[in-house]
Amino acid sequence: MMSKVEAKTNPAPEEVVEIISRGLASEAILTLFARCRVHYDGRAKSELGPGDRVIIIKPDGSFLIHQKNKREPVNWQPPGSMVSFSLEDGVVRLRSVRRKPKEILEVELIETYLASYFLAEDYEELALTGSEAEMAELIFENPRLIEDGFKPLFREKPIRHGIVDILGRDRDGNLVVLELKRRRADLHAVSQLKRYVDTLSEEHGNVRGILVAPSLTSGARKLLEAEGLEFKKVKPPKREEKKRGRQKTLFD
Amino acid sequence: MMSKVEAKTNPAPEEVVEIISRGLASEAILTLFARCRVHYDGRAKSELGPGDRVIIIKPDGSFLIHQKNKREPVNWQPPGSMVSFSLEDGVVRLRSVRRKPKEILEVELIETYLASYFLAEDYEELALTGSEAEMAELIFENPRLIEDGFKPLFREKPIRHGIVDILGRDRDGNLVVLELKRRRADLHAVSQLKRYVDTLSEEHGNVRGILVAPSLTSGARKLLEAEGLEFKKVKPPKREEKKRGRQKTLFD
DNA sequence: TATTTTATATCGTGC
DNA sequence: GCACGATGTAAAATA
Repeated sequence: MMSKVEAKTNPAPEEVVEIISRGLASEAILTLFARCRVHYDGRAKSELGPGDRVIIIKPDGSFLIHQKNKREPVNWQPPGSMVSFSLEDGVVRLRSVRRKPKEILEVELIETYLASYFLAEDYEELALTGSEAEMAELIFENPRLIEDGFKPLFREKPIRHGIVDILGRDRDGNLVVLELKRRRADLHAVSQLKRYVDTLSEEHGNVRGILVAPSLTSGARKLLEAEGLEFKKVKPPKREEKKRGRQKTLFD
Repeated sequence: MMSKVEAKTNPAPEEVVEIISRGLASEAILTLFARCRVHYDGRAKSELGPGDRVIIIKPDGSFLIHQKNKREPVNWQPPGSMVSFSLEDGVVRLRSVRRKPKEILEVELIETYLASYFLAEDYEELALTGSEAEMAELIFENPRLIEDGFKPLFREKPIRHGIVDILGRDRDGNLVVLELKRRRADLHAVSQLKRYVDTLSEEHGNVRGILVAPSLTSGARKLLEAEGLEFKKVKPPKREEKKRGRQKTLFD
């Protein structure tokens, strides 16, 4: 039986290949510390010269190459990519291919400082609160947060050019479009709202547009006023009872 | 002198703390394989129950918690965050704090399968080609790609509501706004272009708007036509001589 | 599969 | 620090 974790420091190329091979076969998370070169070609194309990086290959095909700074991997491949490897003249090469769009990632391991795998067991999903979806729920529960007499009618309503967050009517029966943003709203948010209002105005008279967000950028406020649109300050709620990620059980 | 890499499998809590301590002190990349719980509160709020994850803490404060699937970390903290740790009753806790916006990430290590650090040396930056910036260069070099007689005048030109990618004139002297997209353009891109055209139309007559991209979504094409805007097919070039990331040298 | 939109988006640039 | 827009954005929801 395989152990849950295996790690070899300063492994020989043959040992690197051995650990990669066992890790891939067993649906483990592979982690390498290595000096390497990276070549990528696909939607764009990049080269990365020799340096020390952390390489992670997940059982779903996700492939991450991390430098010592930043939250983002310097190179990567998304889930569903197919990984392979080779050992020639003492050099280990990793190759990950994504089918559509066609993208290839190649890593040349110059020197490997650590090769490891981790048979991770994880049945929990993230339970997150404070999302835009929860803002929408809040407004449906308490429409007065927008204004007295506001009646929400549709959520995620497709119209000709796009999908409206919330569509409703005000106390005078006017159609009202709400565009929700969980964070400070910018010019893009205003343009989006205007697109919805313009589209609906073609078939309905006097359509109001309200941007619902915790705050506005200076430019967004200017454009909003210039376009005759409105703003209502609402913060995304952090619920006590978090929306739970679906919990997988042994009986799934 | 510290070694470049250190890794201990199934370490005792005291050994975990020892490695974390040395790793943080030496600007190393810390990597843990552990069964853990995670709590996050900041722009949003989340809980993650017990499970096996890969935890990476970088010298710039970036903090990543990866499950066995997906390209994205399930929880994280961006660069600049401050990390601390504690050992109480045999339980190791990690805490990362971001100042603005105020965000706190806490990890409770239930069981640690591997604790490691990696003194990564890396002086290379990614050299990437095929970006929108290179599309813009291409158009300035060869304006006929847009149309005969097109004269590009400004790049990244601030106007009242936003920043135009390329502003120029056609052979008849009409103002022309180009909005560039390196990939298939969507509704959002059309709205952006329309905002620029609307803004400039207030002060200039007959402003043309051209969306420049390798392709359009069906919805984008419909909206573009409805708004009287134009499309020109251009793919981002992959240059032979890549734009090189600034190379740091010993003499920087 | 294609489209649309959100995101604890992150990141870079300019003011 | 804020504002603005790109990203090999990724991921989710939907048709």
